[in-house]
Amino acid sequence: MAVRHELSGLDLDPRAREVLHEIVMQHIASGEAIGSRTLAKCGRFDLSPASLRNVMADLEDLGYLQQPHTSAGRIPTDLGYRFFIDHLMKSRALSVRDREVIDDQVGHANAIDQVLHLASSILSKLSDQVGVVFMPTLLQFAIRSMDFILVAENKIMCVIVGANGVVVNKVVETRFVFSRDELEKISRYITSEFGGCTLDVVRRRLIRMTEQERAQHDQMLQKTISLGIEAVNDVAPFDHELYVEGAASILNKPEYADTAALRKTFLALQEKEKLIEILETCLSEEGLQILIGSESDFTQIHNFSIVARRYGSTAAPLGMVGIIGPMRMEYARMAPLVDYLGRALSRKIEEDEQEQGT
Amino acid sequence: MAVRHELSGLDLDPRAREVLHEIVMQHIASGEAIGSRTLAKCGRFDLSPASLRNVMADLEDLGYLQQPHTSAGRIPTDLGYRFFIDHLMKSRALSVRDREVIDDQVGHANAIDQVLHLASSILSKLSDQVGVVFMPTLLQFAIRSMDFILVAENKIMCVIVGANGVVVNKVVETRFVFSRDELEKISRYITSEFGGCTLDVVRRRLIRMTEQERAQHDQMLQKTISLGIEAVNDVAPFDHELYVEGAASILNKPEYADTAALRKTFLALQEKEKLIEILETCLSEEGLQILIGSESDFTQIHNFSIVARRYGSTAAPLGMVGIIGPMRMEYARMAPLVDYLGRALSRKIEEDEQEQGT
DNA sequence: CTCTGGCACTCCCCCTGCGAGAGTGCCAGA
DNA sequence: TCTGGCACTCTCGCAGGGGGAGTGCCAGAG
Repeated sequence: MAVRHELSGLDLDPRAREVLHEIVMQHIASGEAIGSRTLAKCGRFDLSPASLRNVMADLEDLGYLQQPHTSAGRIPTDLGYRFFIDHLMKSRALSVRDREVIDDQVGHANAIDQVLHLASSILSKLSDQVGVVFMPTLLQFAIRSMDFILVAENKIMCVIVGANGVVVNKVVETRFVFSRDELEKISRYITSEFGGCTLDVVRRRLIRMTEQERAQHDQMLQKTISLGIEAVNDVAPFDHELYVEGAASILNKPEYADTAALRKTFLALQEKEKLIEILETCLSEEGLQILIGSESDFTQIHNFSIVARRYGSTAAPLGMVGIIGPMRMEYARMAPLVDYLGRALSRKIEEDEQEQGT
Repeated sequence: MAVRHELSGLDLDPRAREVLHEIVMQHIASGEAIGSRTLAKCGRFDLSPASLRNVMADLEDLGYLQQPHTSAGRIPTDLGYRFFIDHLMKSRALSVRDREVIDDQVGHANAIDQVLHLASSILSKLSDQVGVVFMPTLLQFAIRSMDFILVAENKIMCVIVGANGVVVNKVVETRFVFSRDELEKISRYITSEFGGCTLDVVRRRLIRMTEQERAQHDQMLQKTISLGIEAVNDVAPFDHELYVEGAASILNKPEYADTAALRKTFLALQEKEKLIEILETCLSEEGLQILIGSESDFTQIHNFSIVARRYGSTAAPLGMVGIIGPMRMEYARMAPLVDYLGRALSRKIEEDEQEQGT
C-alpha cells in the first residue's frame, strides 16, 4: 500500500482526491480547520456531510489530514500538501501586473548583486511572504577582470568583476605602499594574465608564483603577487550573499498570532547559516522545488515551507531564489511567481554574458 | 512655577527627587507600575507608604508621574524620564567587555561603510535594542578619487572614494563605448582635476564644461564629461545609507507583548524616510542626544525613545549612530554605550584621514 | 506643621462555570 | 452505498465573583 501511493499517488479514488483538493484549497484560503458541513455547502459535492465524514476519516487514516483536536474540522498534513502539490494543484497563471513588475525591475538594474537584492524584496512584496535570494561562493566562477584602486596609501580597494557580471569589491590593508600608477599597471597585468580563470585557480597560480625564482628578485612582481593573494584570499567571507527580505510579512499570518511563535520564527530567519545550508542542498537540482514542513530539518522545526528555484545560466547555475512562509500558503500562486522570477534572472544573466562576449 | 522648573529642574525638594529617582529606576528594572508600598519597602526612605503617597500625588500633579488606571501604581511620564535623565541619572560606566568588543570590531574593519554596518549590529547586540547607523548624503563631502572600471562594453562601474575614506560604487550604463585604456585615462584625469572638490561642485563644474566650446569638438572630452555626470548624478539614491539592525530585540520587551503593538512597531522601523528625517535633524548638534516619546513626532506616535550621537571628525560630522527602544530603557547604560561607540567611530575616521594625509 | 495608621473605595486580574456552536463517530434505515 | 439522526466532545466567549494591590482622605499623634 505504502509503495503504491509513494509511486503514483493514485491510490486515492477520484472522490477522495476531490475532497482533499477542496479541503486544502479552503484551508489555504481561510486558515481554519474544515468540517464536513462546510465542505458539503461548497457545492462541489452531491453528498451529505455524513458521507463526506467517511471520506475524511479515510483521508485521515492515510495520513493526508489531521484534526487539531477532537470535534474540530480537518487540516492538511505535510503529506496532504505534498499530494496536493504533486497531483491536484493547478498553477494559477501569473497576473500581468506581477509579470510587468518583475520584468521592469530586473530589466532596469545593472550590477548583478543589486538585482539580487532587489529580487528578494520584489518577491517578498508580490508574495507577501519572506523573500530569499542566495548567491553561493564565487570561488568556482571565472573572473573577467580585477582592478585595484587607491583608498589610502596602504589601503587598496579590490574590484573583481566575474565573467557573468557579478561585481565584488572589498578593501584590503597591505604591507606595501602603492602609488596610483603602480596599481594601474598591476590591474592591467592581473586582468590580462588571469582573466577567464576561476578565483580558485587564480589563487593557486599566485601562490605558486611566490616560489618561483623571478619573484624573489623582482620587487614589483612581489608586490603584485602579494596584493593579488590578499584580494583573492579574503573574498571568502564575502562570498555567499544571502538576502532575506520582508520578515515583517509574517506578522499578518494567523499561524503566528501568538508572540511565542512569532519570536521563534524571527530568530529562525536570523540563522543565516541554516538557511544557506538548505538552499545549498537545493542548488544541485534544476527547476522549481518545494519543501514542505517535515521534508527537511529546518522547515520541520519551524513549520515552514520553502518554494525555491535555481537561477543562472544552465551551464553555470548561480544561486537560489525563493520564498519562505508557513506551510499554509498559496502554492498555486507562489510556484509560478518564483518560477518566473528565476527565469527572469537567468535570462538577464545570459544576456549580460552574451553582451560581454561581443 | 512652570518657568522655574523649566529653567533648572530644581523646583523639586530633595525628597521628591529621591522618590522620582527610585520610581524611575524601579520601573525601568521591572516594567511594572510602582506603588507606595513597594517603594517603602526598598529601604531608601524612612517614611510610611502614606507619606510616600503624598509625595507621589505631588509628582503626579507636576506631570512627572502618571497612573495607568486608578488603583494602580505610578509610572514615569515623558517629562519624568526627561527630569531623570537631566538631573538624577548617574551613567553607569561601560563594562570592560563592552569596551573591548567595540574597540576590537571597529579597529579591525577596513572600509568605512563596512564599519558602519557592523556598528549598528554591535550596538544592537550590546544594548538589546534596535541599533541604527545613519550616513547622510555624500554630496557635501570632498572626494579623493574617482575610478572607472569596465564591466561590459557600455557598462561601467564607478568607484568614488571620499576624502574621509568612504567608498561608494555603482554601475552605470552609458551611450558611449569605452575601452579599458580610455577608462584609465579618464580616471586619472577626473581624479587629478576634481580631487578635493565636493560631489556637488564636481557635478556643477562638469555641467558647465558641456557648454564650453572645446567640449563640442573633442570627442574624448565629451565622453569623459558624460561619464562623469552619470557617475555623480545618480549617486543620490545611494547616498544616505541607513542601517537598522536587531529589530528582533523588541520581541523580548514586555511593552510589545501583544501582537498589534508589535506589528505597528515593526512597520514603523521599516519607514526609513521617517527615521532619516529625525536623525538628520539631530545631526546639527554635537554630543549625546536623547529623545523621549512626545519630544518628536516620530517617537511620540510609537512611544519610542532614541539615544543617539553624532560621529565623524569635529570638522566634518559624518552621521548619526544610536539606538531605538521603548521609552522604558536603561538610559544609564545606553548613554555611555552609544557615546563610546560614537567616539570610537570618530577616532577611527580621524585616524584614517591622518593616514591619508601622510 | 508633618507624619502616620486606618478605612472605605476602586479597579484589574484570574479563576470558574455555563451555554452555544461546531464537528465528530456511529448506527440504523432507505 | 448513502443518508439522517443522535449522543458525545471540545473550544470559545461571556458573565460573575473573589483576591489583591493601590489609592485618597481623614483624624490623631509628635
